[in-house]
Amino acid sequence: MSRIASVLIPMPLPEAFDYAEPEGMDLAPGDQVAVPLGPRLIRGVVTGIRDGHGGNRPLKPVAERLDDPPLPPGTVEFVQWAARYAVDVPGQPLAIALRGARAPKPRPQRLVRLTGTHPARATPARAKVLEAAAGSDGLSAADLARAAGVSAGVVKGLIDEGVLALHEVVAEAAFDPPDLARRGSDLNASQAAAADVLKAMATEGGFGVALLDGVTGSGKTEVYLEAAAAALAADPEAQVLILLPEIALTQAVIARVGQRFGAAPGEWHSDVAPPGRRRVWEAVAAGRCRIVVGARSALFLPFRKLRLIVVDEEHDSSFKQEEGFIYHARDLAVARGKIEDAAVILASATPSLESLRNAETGRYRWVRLAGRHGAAGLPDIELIDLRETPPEAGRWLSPPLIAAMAETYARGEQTLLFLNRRGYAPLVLCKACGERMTAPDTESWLVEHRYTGRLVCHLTGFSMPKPAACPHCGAKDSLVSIGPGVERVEEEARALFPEARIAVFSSDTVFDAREARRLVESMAAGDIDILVATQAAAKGHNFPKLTLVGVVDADLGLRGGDLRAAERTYQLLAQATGRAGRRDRPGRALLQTYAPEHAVMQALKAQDRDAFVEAEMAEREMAGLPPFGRLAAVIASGPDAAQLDAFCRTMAQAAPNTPGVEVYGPADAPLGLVRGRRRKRFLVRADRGVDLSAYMAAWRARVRPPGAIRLAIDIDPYSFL
DNA sequence: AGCACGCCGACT
DNA sequence: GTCGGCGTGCTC
Repeated sequence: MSRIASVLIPMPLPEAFDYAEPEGMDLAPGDQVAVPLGPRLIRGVVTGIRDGHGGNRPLKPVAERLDDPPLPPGTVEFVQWAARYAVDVPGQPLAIALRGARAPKPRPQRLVRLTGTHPARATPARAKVLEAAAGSDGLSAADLARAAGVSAGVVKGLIDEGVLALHEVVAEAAFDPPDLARRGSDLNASQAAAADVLKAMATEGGFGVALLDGVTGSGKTEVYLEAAAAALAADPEAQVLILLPEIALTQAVIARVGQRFGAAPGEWHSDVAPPGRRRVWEAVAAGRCRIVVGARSALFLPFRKLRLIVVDEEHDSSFKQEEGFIYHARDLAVARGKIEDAAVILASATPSLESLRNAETGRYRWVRLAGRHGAAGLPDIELIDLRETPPEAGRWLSPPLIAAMAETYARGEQTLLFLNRRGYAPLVLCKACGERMTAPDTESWLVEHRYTGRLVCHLTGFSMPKPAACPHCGAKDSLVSIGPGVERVEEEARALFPEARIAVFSSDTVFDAREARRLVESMAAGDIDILVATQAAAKGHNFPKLTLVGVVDADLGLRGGDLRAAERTYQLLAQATGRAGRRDRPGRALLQTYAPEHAVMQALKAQDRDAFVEAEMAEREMAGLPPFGRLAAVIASGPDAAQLDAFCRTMAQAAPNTPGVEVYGPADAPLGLVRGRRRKRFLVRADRGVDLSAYMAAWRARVRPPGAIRLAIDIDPYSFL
């Protein structure tokens, strides 16, 4: 009986394709194969085997079974689950899961070794080389020359003569096993109690989710590392995944994980070059790499025996992938945990309302940490009412904040000025004609960057030199910069404190992990007096001399007015103000606001998270919004406005009628024009308990968008642009 | 994602 | 008259 293999291909195809299994290939689900697709061969993964033959349609045969590790069953199942959840084709998540497998192999090293033959002519230099080579187990030619203290020519001569031979070695990534005999940090009573609960979850086996909830500085990391240690100790094959939102934090935590287990964890984030990814991917698939610290896509690695997933800073919106395959890593982590029968720990000082709700209703174990760990009390938080004490015209720092900075500086302590806005000014307009500078074919404003002298679109990446004259009316020197970004606040701080050492921390000044570490170290060492930072620096670092945090524009996040504006602002500012005062020094945080009476500002000032959460939950419940209901968005985009409008009308007609589901739209998306494509949005609200993915898939199946129109479905949207 | 097929502008 | 622009559609 011949067999048919279903092969999933990492491309936007609607389903797995069937191929004939050649005699004797003996395929199994998870195998990586090469299959013909149109004129070329392509990598795919076998998802199923069944008896049969092509029937009326002759099937092409699988070309080859690849010599790469198969995807474990849990990974294949997760990929398929994720596609269904996100209402996307399975090839999309598969492409993420195979990214490490498709990366180029690490380049083999060419090492020299002795062949055993003796040189025809012995010289002192040659003797030194032979001695060095005998005492090593493989060096590159350059390293051997250096070790022997001779020139490279001597080594080359010996190679040419056949005394030394070159051989290629692919360095296998070490991924030393964790040293489980190591003791963790000393835990206080609250941490120890939390650790006991989590250790039990992580070792008992079986799926379960815990919300590890504790203020900044309460020592969450130590606690979840104990749970990780317990999981690794309970089973010699167990693997642990720690998901983190950003590289700035990743570096700090990677070091801590390395210290805790005496072995560097596998790293998986955008700074890891493709060959490094390949090594991690293969080591994870082989079970050699037992601890992975990574960004959201690490969730798609081929774990053999995943026992614990930690999502640190679980509320962080960077876990939401907004482009391509749209997913939220926190939600998918829970799903993967369920598939793998693993424990999941969601950790945060300011948990998402979704997770808090799940904890309140008992779906998640709610594990709370008390107080700050071995540290001073929480910072003193004050609101600065900008209506009463405004900055000077064209300035952004108010007199009370400047006074506090001066005091802090005089005491030799550090200030963090927080403004979640990159660049110099968010808007450039012509004072002659009123023209706002935007990217071509895009509605979003161009942001002025003074370091580079360019205007940059943060949405599309477009940039251009700042023109001397208005491109619209031609007026010279008429372009004015409106509003502040971190660069402009830095300029103002320099003018106020010319002697102070001032630095900017944003993704423009800190573009890789090394640079981030350098800046964090010099801040920790006290070499910086004033740090002006975006959210890139809002979290995860301990700066002992940082005693003042000034939030330049506390209202910034509230202006968008979307569903999560208040929640996000609370989380971000609680994180930012939590930076002030650790160790023995009391901290102070000043929030500049035009709306001091706003519930978010009042909650921050009172440091009363529960009151904020309660008020916000009540509002969401009234409106049936998350976490009491669910949302999905559809973005339709196309080059032709009339065609797009017509399609959106038929799409609206096609929306299935289902109790508990309401469809709103189509409306122009807030950014109605991006890269020359018009964009329209639908918003779907559903009661909890409605299978929203199924609803969206059914709707999607009822329409056939013309080729030029693209549909993106976003389950549980975070961005409303 | 590629790659091919298919209808409208500037060239030897 | 053609070479070629990339819009549209298909790949088991």
